[in-house]
Amino acid sequence: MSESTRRRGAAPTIREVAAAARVSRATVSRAFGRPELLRPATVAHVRAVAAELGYLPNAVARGLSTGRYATIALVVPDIANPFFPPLVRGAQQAADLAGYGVFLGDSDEDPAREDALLARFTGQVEGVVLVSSRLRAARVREHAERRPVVLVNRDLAGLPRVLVDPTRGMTEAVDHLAALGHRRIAYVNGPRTSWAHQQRRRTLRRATDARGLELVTVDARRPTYDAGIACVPDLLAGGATAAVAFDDVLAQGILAGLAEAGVDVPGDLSVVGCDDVVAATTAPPLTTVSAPAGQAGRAAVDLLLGLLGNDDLRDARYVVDTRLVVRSSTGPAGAG
Amino acid sequence: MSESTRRRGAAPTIREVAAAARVSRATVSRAFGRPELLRPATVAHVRAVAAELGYLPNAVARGLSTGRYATIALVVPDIANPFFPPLVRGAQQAADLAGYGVFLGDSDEDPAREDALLARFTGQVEGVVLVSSRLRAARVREHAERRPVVLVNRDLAGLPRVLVDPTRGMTEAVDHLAALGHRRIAYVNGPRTSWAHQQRRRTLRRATDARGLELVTVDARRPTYDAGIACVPDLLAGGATAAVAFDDVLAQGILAGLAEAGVDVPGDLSVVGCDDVVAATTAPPLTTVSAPAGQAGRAAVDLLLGLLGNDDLRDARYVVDTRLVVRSSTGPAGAG
DNA sequence: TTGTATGCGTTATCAC
DNA sequence: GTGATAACGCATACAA
Repeated sequence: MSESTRRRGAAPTIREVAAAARVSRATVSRAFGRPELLRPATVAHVRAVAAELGYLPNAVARGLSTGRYATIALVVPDIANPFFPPLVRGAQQAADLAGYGVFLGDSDEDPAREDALLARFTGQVEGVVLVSSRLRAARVREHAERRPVVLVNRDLAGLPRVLVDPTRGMTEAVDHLAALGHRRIAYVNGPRTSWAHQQRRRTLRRATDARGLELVTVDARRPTYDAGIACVPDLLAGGATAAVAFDDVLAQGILAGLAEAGVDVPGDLSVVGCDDVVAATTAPPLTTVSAPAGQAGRAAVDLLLGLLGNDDLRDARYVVDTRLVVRSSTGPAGAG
Repeated sequence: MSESTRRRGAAPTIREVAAAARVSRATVSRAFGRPELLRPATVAHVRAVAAELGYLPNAVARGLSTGRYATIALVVPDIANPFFPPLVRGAQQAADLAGYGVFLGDSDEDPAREDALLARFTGQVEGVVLVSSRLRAARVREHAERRPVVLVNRDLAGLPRVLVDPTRGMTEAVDHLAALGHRRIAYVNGPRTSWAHQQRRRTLRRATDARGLELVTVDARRPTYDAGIACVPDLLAGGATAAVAFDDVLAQGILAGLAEAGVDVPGDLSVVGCDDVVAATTAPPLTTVSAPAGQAGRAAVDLLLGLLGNDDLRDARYVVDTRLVVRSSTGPAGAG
């Protein structure tokens, strides 16, 4: 390779490979992108030279030229919330398998930051997976107009979406509690703008109504461990014998708060979580509604990639099911 | 705006804005990138037109032209391991603050996948934060030669790195256990190729030696909850009265395995974790060595961005300290 | 089968 | 201050 075409420090470009291999730049390009158009010997030669130079096609330049960036964005409200890492992992695996890179955005549960992240990613990614969006519907639709968007745990007609359906798991939970003799059940709220929260509450309402059980509501300010501890006085004041929490983290906080208050679980009060992300590790092990987050992440990316491949999936609705996992935080009513 | 220059469906380009605002492309570019070179009235005019058209500068084209992509890569072994989400969150925040986008890579603890991810990101990002790399040193250096790399929890001379130093926390743990009368302590291994593991074991060795305590080692195949449960028989066979686990997840599994085996904690055996990521939520609450993962993530990104800004930080070594958090999984030796 | 020329959307250089 | 124009690295019609 001649020093005239080889700049040191920088990564080699297609031009330098072309010079070294004594072919045109187009041939080098084809050797990587469309080898079937070239004579096998040419492909081999070019690739050998490229390898020796340490050449790798520049994804940015390729994207600019083709319009295919081979990247997607994944925006979540809070990566530190244990529901999301498995989902992110699933999404990342699916994207990786298809040769796509993943931009990660953490909105910190803040709609304005979510909006800003989405704007930043525009024009830099082929599409976005928007998880548990806190944006209002109209704004989500505006973003979806600019490029393909797949929603997770947000149900907007006309937009492809992956939904974790709490119906089965929640209904099983109510049956389980009813069978244990509970007549008055408390639901501890999640974020008001969360689709998951709304679904869970609604499902719970239906199931309790259908069985003639009472349902009371307790507020938690955020779905955090500390908020779970903090809501325990309200919970106890409600007079319920069983509590269903918006998610496992909240439930875990509730368990801690109850232990501190000297309330026995499940003797005095039964507790049910949701998501099954930490459930096996609590004390007592938490009865919870299990949700396959990894599967949801993979499904969302597959849906998005299908969308990019021109499949008509505009109104696709991929539903993943839930079920109750009974552990030791639930027991007979009034056993304490 | 004339329909001739306005293509529907696609995002507007600088060319269309220029036409609509009756200025040159260069002027539009300056209105966004270097407004101080323009008359304020021009800036305002161009920006108004751009806003009306919904124009946003294309980050990819800009990157190609300037060589500054405004993106970094963040590669972790397993996003589902609770040590990493806070780190990722911190890194993401710091990057976001500087206007950088973050590519996330999950290597699934597999060196080959880590290598492939790194290769993919090359030429697409300005630099990479490589967390708990499982790659051999030479390979890491090769990657670092191609573009700036900041290591987290890997100590390679000549490369900028952020290290969570277990010395203080681990030493405090040994002091704590010694004060409780423990003479024989078990360490439950982490991944052999993990720098964190090596450091923790070494520190533990030094501290126990210095105090004339015995140290035995127990193998766990992976730092997982299940592996923690599985290693309990070995742990019990070792005859130690206290166990220090590589990390909290492992410790949590050990707690579960011990409970199942009818071993009282801390009555029969004391358990210490590491990282303090789930520690407050275990039963009993886990005594652990706390590590500020979020701070490490932020520091790594700041270091990387400094590197890109030409600061001479090639051999920087940013150390974050640990300390022991005493909860309820440790108690007097032989109290059971 | 391979080479030539052009464009992707932007910024930078150099005029004016 | 602002405009024309050449890169940036690659892919792809079109030619040969």
